[in-house]
Amino acid sequence: MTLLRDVARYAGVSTATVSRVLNSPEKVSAPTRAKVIAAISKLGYRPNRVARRLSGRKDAARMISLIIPDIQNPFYSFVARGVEDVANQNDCTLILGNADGNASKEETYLNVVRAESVDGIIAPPIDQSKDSIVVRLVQEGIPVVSIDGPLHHVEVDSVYVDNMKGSAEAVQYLIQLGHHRIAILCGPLNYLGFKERFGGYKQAMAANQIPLVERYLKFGQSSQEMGRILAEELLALETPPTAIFTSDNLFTAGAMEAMYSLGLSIPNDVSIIGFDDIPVMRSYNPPLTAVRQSAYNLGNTAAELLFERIKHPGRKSEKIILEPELIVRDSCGSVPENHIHPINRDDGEKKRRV
Amino acid sequence: MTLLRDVARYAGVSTATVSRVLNSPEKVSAPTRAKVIAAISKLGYRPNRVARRLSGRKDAARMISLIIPDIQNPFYSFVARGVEDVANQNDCTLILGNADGNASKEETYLNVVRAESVDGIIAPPIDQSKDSIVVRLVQEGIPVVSIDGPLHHVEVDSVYVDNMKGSAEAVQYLIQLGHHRIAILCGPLNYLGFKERFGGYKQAMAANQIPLVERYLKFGQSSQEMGRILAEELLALETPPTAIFTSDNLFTAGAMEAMYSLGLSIPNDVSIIGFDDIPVMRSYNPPLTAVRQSAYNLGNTAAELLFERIKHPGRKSEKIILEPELIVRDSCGSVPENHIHPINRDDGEKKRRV
DNA sequence: ACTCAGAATGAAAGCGGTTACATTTTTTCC
DNA sequence: GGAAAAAATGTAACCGCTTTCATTCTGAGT
Repeated sequence: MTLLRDVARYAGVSTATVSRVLNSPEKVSAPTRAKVIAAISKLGYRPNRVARRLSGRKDAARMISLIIPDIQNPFYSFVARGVEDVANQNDCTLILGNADGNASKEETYLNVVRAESVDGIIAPPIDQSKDSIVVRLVQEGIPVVSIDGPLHHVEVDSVYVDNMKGSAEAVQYLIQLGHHRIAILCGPLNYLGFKERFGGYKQAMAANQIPLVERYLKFGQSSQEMGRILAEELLALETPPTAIFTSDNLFTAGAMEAMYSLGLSIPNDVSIIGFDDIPVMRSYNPPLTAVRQSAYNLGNTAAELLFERIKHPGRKSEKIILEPELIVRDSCGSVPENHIHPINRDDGEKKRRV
Repeated sequence: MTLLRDVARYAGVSTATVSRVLNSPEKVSAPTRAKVIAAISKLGYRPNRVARRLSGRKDAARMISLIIPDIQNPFYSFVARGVEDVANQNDCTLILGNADGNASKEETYLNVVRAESVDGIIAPPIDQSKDSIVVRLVQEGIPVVSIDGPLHHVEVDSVYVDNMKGSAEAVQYLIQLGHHRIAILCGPLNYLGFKERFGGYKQAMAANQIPLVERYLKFGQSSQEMGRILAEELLALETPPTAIFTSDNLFTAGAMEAMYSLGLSIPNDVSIIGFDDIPVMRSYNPPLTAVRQSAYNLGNTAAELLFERIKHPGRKSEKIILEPELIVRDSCGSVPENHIHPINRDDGEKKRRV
């Protein structure tokens, strides 16, 4: 490894000068600058980032961190890519942490990245309390942008999707198709995003004077497996729903699984609409109608906001709300007249996948 | 931020002593150790990782890097999670880089992480040449584990799936069902994994004396979009294939899309088998038959191998080959007698998604 | 030609830890 | 009890770079 001092020796200048051509070239005379640059390329010198970060220089850390629930969830892998691309453009490395929606794991992560003295952090506000670690970080002056929801008690940049609106639109769409028995498969309400999506559902139902039916409201940890289980429960009801709204892509996948295994045809037997449109939903049969929240965009925007803040620590914090978009494909239909659910037909035949 | 010297002052010892209780507690007498530990927890001290890394201590960097083609590809997001979990257990942060299968971008990344003096690197060998940067890193003594294929010209730990075997099995399965007109949708052959999967295809065909038909061999950059396009081309042929083998999950998704939009029924009209089983394939209609390569496992194993090497730099390098597994679901059927492809039926009716 | 401001450069002190080496304390053992 | 070995602790150098401050070099102004 060639060091800065090697370059200095080779170019016949002091280390300070080399450092200057690296950081503020205008302070070095043209001839010496040229000499140094030549030496750098001749020796293939690359500054050690660790040393750089340690030695202060507030904007040279070139490292940001992204904390997400789970990279295996396609939604977050798209967010991650959006962040990474911007980071990359800024010659910045990305530290990734999976917090599993677990506040203590998130805390651990945030402590670690603080110990890494990263330039900034992008994280969802799992813990909304006044003394959450995120809040502390902001107070310490570390640039933070919150995704997937706003953070209270403190001024912070944030970018998130209008969950309420998106899910209200989805449910409204179902209602317009004639559905009343609309079920929701929803993630845990202590997670803000899900709470809002549930809120949108309630709002649309209320706006159409459709009373909420307890047994059509299913909650559980977000996973494909759980989606399948909850959907199966729903579809096994005496009077099953005629449409299901799934609150994220994993639940959607699980519900699709359940429907196939019960031999139900979409949208003839049941309609399904999902929150969180991901590319693979075009491959479902039928292709899925879903509310799109551009995950890549979310990550991208968050990262840009973060770099803005890193460059201008004093700037006023900003909240960017991304509009969700209803992507209509083929998974929702009208309610059949005198709708009788096939799995409750007289012959009682139930198809099951073996 | 409390510093090590604050702790030292508070405990009434030197900084060296504090550092020792952190790094080699057995070298400190029990009473002082207790004092120091008390001070640490009292002051909430957390060592600065950057300083630690800079000051040498070869095993204290606690940072590894994962370079993958694209985190948006579910396969890699599972790999990433597998790596991250192990990293996390080792109190280690993970730097993520998306190289997009682009050798120069990969090189950039590798240079960056070297400049970060990470403990180790997990990366696929994009550039198989003798003087690729990966090879140089290994020669410099940086722990590297290669995933997704072996690296030549140098001794290095690696873990990868037996692509050849997996795809041969898949194709063999189709052949046993009676298929002869078997097409392959394959990623670029300069990428080792795809080359091997194509190899497996050829092997199975040859083993059954089925000649290769040029027009059933489709290649392209791996993406869902490309998968759809290539599958549409395939299915528009005069004599279309009766089965398609897709070489990764994106192609599989694209092919499913194409089949739906062409109004084809699976497996009655075409059979499809994929390489790369991911959870969402259970949600396809019909659920997909595919070769599973446990991506999470791959990441997990690679990370464990990496930490082994970090702890024992001298150990002999290891190659772990993961066995793929054929997961049979409902997307493959036998060839219809006198098979006529529906989109070439006399009535010429072609369903198209609008 | 002579000052003096301003530009260019260098010397050296950090950044926050680790560790080789020196020093002090304790233990061991005759 | 005292010398020697071992254990505990402290001092200070170092990791590789940045930056303040001092110093030297330029060139403008008179």
